[in-house]
Amino acid sequence: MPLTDPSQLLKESLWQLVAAIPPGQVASYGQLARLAGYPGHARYVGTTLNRLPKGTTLPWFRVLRSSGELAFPPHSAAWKRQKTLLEAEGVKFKGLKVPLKQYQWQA
DNA sequence: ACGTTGACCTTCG
DNA sequence: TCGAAGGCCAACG
Repeated sequence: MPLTDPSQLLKESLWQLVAAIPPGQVASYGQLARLAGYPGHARYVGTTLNRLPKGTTLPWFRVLRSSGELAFPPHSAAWKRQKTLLEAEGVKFKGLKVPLKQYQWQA
């Protein structure tokens, strides 16, 4: 099989970063893009996470928007799933948002 | 091949 | 404080 093609490499470094987010803390898409060395590519972080394998163990739910809101439409199934997982780790919500001051991950 | 889509961000009024 | 506008780019049809 072919050795690592570049886009595969980027995905993997992204996975490493997401896996490094400590429980009870959150990071934003743009933040991860920056840390991966690709500033301005926040959108690609989202599409990459969207294509994660179904049974993944990756803590994708610790990733949200820079505003503190979840990236899904409020009250959708996926939205509720993510909110539940976060609250299980002690992350509290302020209405629809998470107070980033309190929970944002500092690399 | 080419236009559209999408789990987004930042800047500017 | 809030919305519009521009930027980003791999994956899909």
